[in-house]
Amino acid sequence: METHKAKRVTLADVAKASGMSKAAVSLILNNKEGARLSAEAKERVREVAKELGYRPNAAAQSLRSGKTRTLGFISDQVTVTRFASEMITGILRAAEARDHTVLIAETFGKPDQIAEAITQMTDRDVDGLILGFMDSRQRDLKIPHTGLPTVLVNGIDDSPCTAVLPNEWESGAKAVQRVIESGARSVAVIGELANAEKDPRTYPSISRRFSSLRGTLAETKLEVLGHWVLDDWNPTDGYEATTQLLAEGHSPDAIICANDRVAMGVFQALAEQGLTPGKDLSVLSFDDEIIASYLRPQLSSIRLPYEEMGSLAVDLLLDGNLKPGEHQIDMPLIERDSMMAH
Amino acid sequence: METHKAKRVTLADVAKASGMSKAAVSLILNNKEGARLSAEAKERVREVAKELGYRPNAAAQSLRSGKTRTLGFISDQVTVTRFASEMITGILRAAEARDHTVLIAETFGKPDQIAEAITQMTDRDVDGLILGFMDSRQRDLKIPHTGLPTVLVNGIDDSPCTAVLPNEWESGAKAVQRVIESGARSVAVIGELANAEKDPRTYPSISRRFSSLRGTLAETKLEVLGHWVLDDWNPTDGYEATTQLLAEGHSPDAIICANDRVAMGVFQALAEQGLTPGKDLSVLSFDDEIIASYLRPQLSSIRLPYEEMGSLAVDLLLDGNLKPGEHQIDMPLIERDSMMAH
DNA sequence: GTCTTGTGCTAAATGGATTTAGCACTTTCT
DNA sequence: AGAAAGTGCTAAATCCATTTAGCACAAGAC
Repeated sequence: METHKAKRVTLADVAKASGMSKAAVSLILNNKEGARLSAEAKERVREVAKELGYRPNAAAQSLRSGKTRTLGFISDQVTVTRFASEMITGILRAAEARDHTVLIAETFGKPDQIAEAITQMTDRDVDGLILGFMDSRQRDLKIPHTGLPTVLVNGIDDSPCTAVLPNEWESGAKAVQRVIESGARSVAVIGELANAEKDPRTYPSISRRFSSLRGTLAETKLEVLGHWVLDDWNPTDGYEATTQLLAEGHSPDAIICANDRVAMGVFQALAEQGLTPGKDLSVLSFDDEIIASYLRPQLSSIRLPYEEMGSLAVDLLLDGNLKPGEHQIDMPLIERDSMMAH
Repeated sequence: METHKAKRVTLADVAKASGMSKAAVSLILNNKEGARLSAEAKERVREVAKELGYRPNAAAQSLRSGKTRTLGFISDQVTVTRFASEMITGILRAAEARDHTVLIAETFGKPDQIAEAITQMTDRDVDGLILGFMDSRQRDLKIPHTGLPTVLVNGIDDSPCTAVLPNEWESGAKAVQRVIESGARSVAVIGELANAEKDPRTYPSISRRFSSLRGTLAETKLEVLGHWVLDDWNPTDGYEATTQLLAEGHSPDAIICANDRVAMGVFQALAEQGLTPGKDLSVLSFDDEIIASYLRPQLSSIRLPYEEMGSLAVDLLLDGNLKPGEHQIDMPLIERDSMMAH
């Protein structure tokens, strides 16, 4: 079946085999409305094209049209969390649905590599650019101005641009709401970052999460037993904060954790005191990383909707819907077993 | 500074501005050895090119050369684990070092989408293809035969092909060796998959890990207290197996876990019995997922070297080093706190 | 002074698809 | 019958970089 020299079938081949001109074949295969061609010719050409397995040469098409049907995705770190993966998934899903492919590059966490990555993308003439930031502490994006349609995901910039962000304003309110529904009267909040509020541009997601939490909490009758500011959000931090909280004699009905890693440490500390989340008290967290479902009991968490954010970015790009501004995506509460039923 | 209509600078523009022909400019900018051109002309052209910010049009280059300097990466699931992310990182690092970009596609776990993804890639005329399998249970790859240079990562196929795999033969031996060094006299193994050995093609990595473990163990004086076959490798499975093991009155000096998720469950069960890994007994695991460092104490684990695997795949592809066969990459033991010192 | 060799450079072809202008022919209108 | 309108199709230009064949001139050889 294989020909000796595997040469690709071109438009010219189809033209020759069907006895038509290249122009006619192109017109037909692209379903051009204006073209006047006989039904018979159309059928024949389509048949021959299929038979020969004709596929247009993408390079030739882009050269002519200036379009590549390719989107560029640049991320600051693909490695560490589930987030980048989910964002890629969302991007891939949306792009595929609209017959586009995705070129990726990464800055490996070094801000000065953004320019280099963007050059790669403009060299390949992508039709649009998605800049994804996993590390919400990134500052000074220094996004070089390209003429390209660009969407920022999970980041903001000084220059006016289109951005997709999780709806953190709502997430804090949602958490408090759920805590109240659990019947709690007292609550501890573990994990606010020390400098988040000072520099909201650097921590857009985080600072909103806590502004919202704090604001909503103030309007309720809940007793706030502790509001722990941490330098970092690792299990150890959650463990130590909780251990100290309990050692001070507090016994909150609910604990709200900054993220799932903190929650993991909280679980460990609670376990040491014989306390079981979902039975003796409620624990609620943010992010919904994979570990949320690994914990025992499984952790209820307000999810960072990275996949949806990726998809939306693609849609905005391809719809040319790029007015500067923010698009916020709802953060769903994933119910598991760490909240009291009430 | 910006021109009104942002039109890209072409070779012709550089030629006109420098008073040379397109041919000369091309020759100069590509450092063609054979070309006889005055040093003065070379300098002038390069200067003008830089000044104008000339960047070659990739589409035109590929059209002419048939090369795209682009690699395709198709993965079966990017979402779930850290593995795909690390593989992408490895691929990106190696590709960037050799001035290539990477196009990604995903099958979303559906094997029949491989063909579609490959079509996307051949349409874009990638220079090589990397097929990455995260889900080691994938069977019946049904890789359509393309003329493209292809490397399989973490998967094997019936047809002869170039594959990159973790060195699981060695990993089992390494684990046993480490357990012996910890001074253990008895060991439990938790987590062999029920059907792995029956279908090594479906579980290449896994079946080797356990063949090796079992073989090495048989040659030692270690007492094997339990060898738990599980249907799945989640924390719950590890928890239940361990609880049962202890309930039966065993008290192993060491536990080898199939992966880190199992180890997490093992930790939970041990904690309930007041047993601390690294102090009362040794726990060793495989994969080195992110949770390994979240556990308390931190888990020692034999790492799946996905980043290196990705890099190697790129190098093989670009070196044209594609003899059918397997390339195995060493799995390093990441020492943390869960093993006894001896 | 012709012949060779060398030097510096360019015209033109090439790759594959798209699109515009327009040719040749038939049908309809007056 | 002659003009106008309609139908089916194609030639050629275009996008941009690369590469081959070869032109025009200068310097050295005999």
